[in-house]
Amino acid sequence: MFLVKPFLVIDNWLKQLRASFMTKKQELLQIAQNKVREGGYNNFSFRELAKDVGIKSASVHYHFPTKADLGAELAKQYTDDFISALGEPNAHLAAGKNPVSIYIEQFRQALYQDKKMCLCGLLGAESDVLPELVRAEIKRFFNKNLAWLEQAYLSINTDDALAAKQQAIKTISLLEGAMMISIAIEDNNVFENAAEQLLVS
Amino acid sequence: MFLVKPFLVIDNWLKQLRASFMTKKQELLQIAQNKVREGGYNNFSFRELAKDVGIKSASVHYHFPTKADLGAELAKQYTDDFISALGEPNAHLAAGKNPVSIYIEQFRQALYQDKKMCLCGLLGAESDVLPELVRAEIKRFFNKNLAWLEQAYLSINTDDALAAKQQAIKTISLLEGAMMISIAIEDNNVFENAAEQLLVS
DNA sequence: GTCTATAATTTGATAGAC
DNA sequence: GTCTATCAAATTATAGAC
Repeated sequence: MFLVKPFLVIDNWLKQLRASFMTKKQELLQIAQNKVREGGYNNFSFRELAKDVGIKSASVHYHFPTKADLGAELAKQYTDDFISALGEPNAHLAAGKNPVSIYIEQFRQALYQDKKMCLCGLLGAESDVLPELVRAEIKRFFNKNLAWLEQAYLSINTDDALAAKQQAIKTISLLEGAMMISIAIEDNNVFENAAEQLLVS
Repeated sequence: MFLVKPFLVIDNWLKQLRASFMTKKQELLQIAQNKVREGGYNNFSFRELAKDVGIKSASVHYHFPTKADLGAELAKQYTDDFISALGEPNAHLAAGKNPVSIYIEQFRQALYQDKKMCLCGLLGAESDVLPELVRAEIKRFFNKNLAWLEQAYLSINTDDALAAKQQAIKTISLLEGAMMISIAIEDNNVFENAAEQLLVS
């Protein structure tokens, strides 16, 4: 039996490992994140999530009253984690590292490790049809990112606040776009190529 | 009655005008395009489309056997129209115009006139969960666009084929990303700012 | 927190008449 | 080409028991 379905065994083992470190709510958010990053807001249902963590869909509503609530918490957590993982631009500079490289690396990991789109990138594109709660969190993601990059460029490049703002816009736009196209044509060279150009200019 | 519901009157007038110039199939594709560009592949149903053009959903299946068929034709038509509207890079150059400016203008119109995301940008981001037929068309969109831009940069800038390829990647990535973020944070200045930086470098 | 049961709606798709 | 009628499945959400 062990030799017949090894993948299932490993899968269950991973599932149990995850379960032992996360609350049910966190598990639900984790699974939802993967699904949304693959196919957008409509690419998950309460029933699917429930099945994946081993409960019933009615129980999911205990943790998240509506789908909009789940979506908003999803985007909020993604934003907080993303910004938190970036650290402080000045700290990187003090450690002799280019904060822009750090920023690029964050995107690279999302694309290579998770092999998925940026959650807020995908949701941002379909912003028009999302519940207001979710849309607000997406906006926060981009404003936070722009502020971080602006500070990064101010610290390394120039005292020109306008130029820093422009560089911030260029950097995040290029990375989100390149990520999207890399996924679309299944060629990560697009991302690498775009990233490279951010560091030479 | 005319004064009570003027919007409905205008709406019906527009609907009839459109109907007189388009086949039912074209009408369906047009409406589907708008819905997909707002919220992705799952943001339209056969019933919705049918209602909007005044037929029944069963009749939509006459024009498009499955949703995947409709999606594929949608992406194909979008790609063909987009590339066709671009014209030839060399022709623009011969007319004293920068082909890259022409390219940017195409994106600007999509964002300003339609106030919607690029169809293939949005679908590209959710590529992983799309039917194979649709995914193939999305790939074609980006490969066609990269080829156009590559030729454009070769004609104006350099004889270095590698450099032209890099510039092409940078341009389309930046425009798609900036478009997405402009929609997400509801501020077209992001797009304008990004576009500006494509022409100064 | 999780369950059963269920409501109300929507979805993609088909069969067959006109 | 378009219709009626219908299906099987999926969706978000709620009520109430344990």
